[in-house]
Amino acid sequence: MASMKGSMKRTDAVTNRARILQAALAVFAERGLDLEMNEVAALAHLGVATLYGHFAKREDLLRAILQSVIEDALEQLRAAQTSHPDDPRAALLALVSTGVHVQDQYRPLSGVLRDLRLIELMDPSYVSQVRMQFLEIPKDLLMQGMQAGIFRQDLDQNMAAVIIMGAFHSVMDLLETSRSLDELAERLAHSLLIMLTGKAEPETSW
Amino acid sequence: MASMKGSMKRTDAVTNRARILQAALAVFAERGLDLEMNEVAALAHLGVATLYGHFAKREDLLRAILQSVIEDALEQLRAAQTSHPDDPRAALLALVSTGVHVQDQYRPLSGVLRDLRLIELMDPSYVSQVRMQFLEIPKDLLMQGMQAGIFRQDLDQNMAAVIIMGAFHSVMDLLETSRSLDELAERLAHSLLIMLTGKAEPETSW
Amino acid sequence: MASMKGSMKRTDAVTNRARILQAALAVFAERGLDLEMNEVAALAHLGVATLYGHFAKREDLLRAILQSVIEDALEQLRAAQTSHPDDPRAALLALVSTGVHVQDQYRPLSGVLRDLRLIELMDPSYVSQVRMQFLEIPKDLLMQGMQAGIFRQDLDQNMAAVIIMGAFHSVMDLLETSRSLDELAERLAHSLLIMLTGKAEPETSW
Amino acid sequence: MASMKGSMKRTDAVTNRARILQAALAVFAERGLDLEMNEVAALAHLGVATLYGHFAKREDLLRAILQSVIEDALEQLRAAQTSHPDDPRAALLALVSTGVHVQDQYRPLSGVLRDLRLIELMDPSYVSQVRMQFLEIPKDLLMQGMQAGIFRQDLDQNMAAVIIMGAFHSVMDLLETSRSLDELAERLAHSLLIMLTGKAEPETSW
DNA sequence: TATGAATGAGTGTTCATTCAT
DNA sequence: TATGAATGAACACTCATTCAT
Repeated sequence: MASMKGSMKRTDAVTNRARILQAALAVFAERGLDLEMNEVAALAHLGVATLYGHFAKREDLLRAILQSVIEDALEQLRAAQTSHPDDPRAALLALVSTGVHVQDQYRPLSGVLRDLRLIELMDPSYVSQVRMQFLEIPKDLLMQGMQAGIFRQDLDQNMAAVIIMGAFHSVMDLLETSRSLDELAERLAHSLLIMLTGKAEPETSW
Repeated sequence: MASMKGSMKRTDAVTNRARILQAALAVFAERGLDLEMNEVAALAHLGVATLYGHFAKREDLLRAILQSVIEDALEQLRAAQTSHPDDPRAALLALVSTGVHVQDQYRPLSGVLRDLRLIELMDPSYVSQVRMQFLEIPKDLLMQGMQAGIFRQDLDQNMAAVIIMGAFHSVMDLLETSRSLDELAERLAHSLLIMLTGKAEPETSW
Repeated sequence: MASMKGSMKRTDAVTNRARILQAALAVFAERGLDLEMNEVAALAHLGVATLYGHFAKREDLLRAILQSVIEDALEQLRAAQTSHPDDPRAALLALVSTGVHVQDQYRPLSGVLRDLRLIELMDPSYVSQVRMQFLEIPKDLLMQGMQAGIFRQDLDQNMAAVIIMGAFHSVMDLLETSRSLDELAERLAHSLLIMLTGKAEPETSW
Repeated sequence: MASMKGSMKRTDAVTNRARILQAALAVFAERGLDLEMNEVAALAHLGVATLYGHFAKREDLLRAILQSVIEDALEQLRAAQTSHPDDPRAALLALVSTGVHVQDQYRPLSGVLRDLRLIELMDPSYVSQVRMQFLEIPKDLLMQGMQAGIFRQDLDQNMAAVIIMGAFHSVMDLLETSRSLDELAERLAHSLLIMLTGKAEPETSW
């Protein structure tokens, strides 16, 4: 065991911090806020104390993970939303696809963002700000689509945004009924499109 | 100390089981699967060992709570959905209102239903069956509405159901922007109605 | 191991609390403030968690021990000091003997009372109050002896008290040179008597 | 970071050893035997590993500190005691003043010299030898004073020495009642003088 | 049956010590 | 040689579970 580790020792501290975060992310993806330091350390092939060299308290690591997850999720979603500035339909498709993948990647995230323990970790105002940032993404999309005359004009953007984001969460329940995440996303996007445009969409093949 | 409690002791085991479940439910509503036996016992004004008289393992209590929560949630939602058999619009309004209240009442539920620990507690097939049962409710509503010609005909019922259920979860993010849960529900119902019917709805006062 | 303990299990909580304190006292007598919970538990033949049932934090146990030690020490010394109300010489002898035995019994005490960690445990005002209570004992003795005309009249009672108490601490260095604690005490008492009375004392046999 | 320190690096190992000891002394003055290597290193503006270059084990550093403290204390006390070879009164005053200052400077010392952990660090014979060396100092003073006919003739030198040394330790309890360490020392010296000479001393101004 | 004290396995955290640079 | 990141053994503390009453 010592020899196994010996070969990859004394990697740069920066590298190790990344390793820790990467491992922590993997554990978080399974355990959420119940993540254990031991498990992270083991997964990172590092001693426990090494974790504490980078994150003084378990809570600090949790905070770091959460920020990382949140930032990554926001970025992915924003990128998708802005990927087709002139085509709201395509943008929605991209957003939904990304939303579903983010949901799959960070399964506990949507629950954690509503967990009471979160406000013991993060500033409450930060939490609600984050929630709003998530909502802003579909809202921006809606705004563009409505201005472009593609989405119906009588949408309550806040509610529509909530409906879109909520769908990412719940649609995972149908994963078993689809061949893949991507097919699921496509079906969801299609349905959302119908509901947002108010018109029938060109048929696809399911 | 025994005398103090004596008055309310020797109540039927049935009563105590109910007391335990009631207390456990309250704790579950705050802590979710992280509920502690001590806390439940304290809230039930019972000794810890008494809990173990009724539930041999913590997991058994968790299972019982989950079943209770799930059954209650399903019943509430079903009751709402069937409350207006001839008026899909009213039924949707009732469903959304109930959905939002259930979400508020059992906050951790939607996260828990996607928690990996759940399959260590319950039969995996039971879990996916439960998810389907939840989805059946809006699906039934959709079916009725579509047959009645009120909802648009081109809806993918599964997807629309997922969209509705997901909205219950996400809409809580907007609680701060509403005066009350009920107003929130109304706004959400209105938006869903627009999207499901494909037509503008008669204006309400916001 | 289970059977060994089984016979003496379920002793009353009161008994166990006493057992814990007794064990903790023994450990304190060796390790002072560095006492370890494991060691106390082992010595008390109890599980660690049992300790925490009686003392929520290690610091609480430390506080309890300190109070117990201090009270006991004060009581022993006071009892000695008041044991011969009409004979200051005999009272001094008793006080010195007791002082030396207390010193031996609670070796770390005199160091602990000057340890900076103490003020993280106890109210600083309590600590200085305790110090004064210790000094009051020889001071009372001095007062009586001076009023009785047996001790010299030009003593600074505070300083003389400090000198007496300090001697208890330092005289342990001479333990190797004496046959017993009692002989040591006698020799010390004799010397103090000479110095406090200003006269030669009737010879004893060394 | 290396460049910042670079200016004062590559100083002789001798210099660094001194830096470490100086820092360790400061930490010892606050924490006694509980001193932490990290804290010493930080105070010395050196890396931890550098400490281990000079002291292979924490215990070695502790030993070095103890020796240093003990030597320094002994030297200071001896210097005071021999400062007035022809005037035992003045010598006592000097000794007391120094004793009190040493006590203040190395607060944990008197406790440490009676700590059981000490014999895990030092040769037990060394420890008792040290204790005797401390006692020799007031003993020498007493001998001179008795030979000079200034101190009373019926003193047990060992006991008187113990009384003097013990007073240094205990008198710190009265620090709050004095304006300064020096005033405290003067008052103590006065009292000791009275008791050792058997006569009243010329009044001083308190 | 009901109880709460007792328990040990486990979890977070610290610290002396090592090691690659 | 000097360094600070890395480490595991050790320690405080928690919690599901048991047991004597």
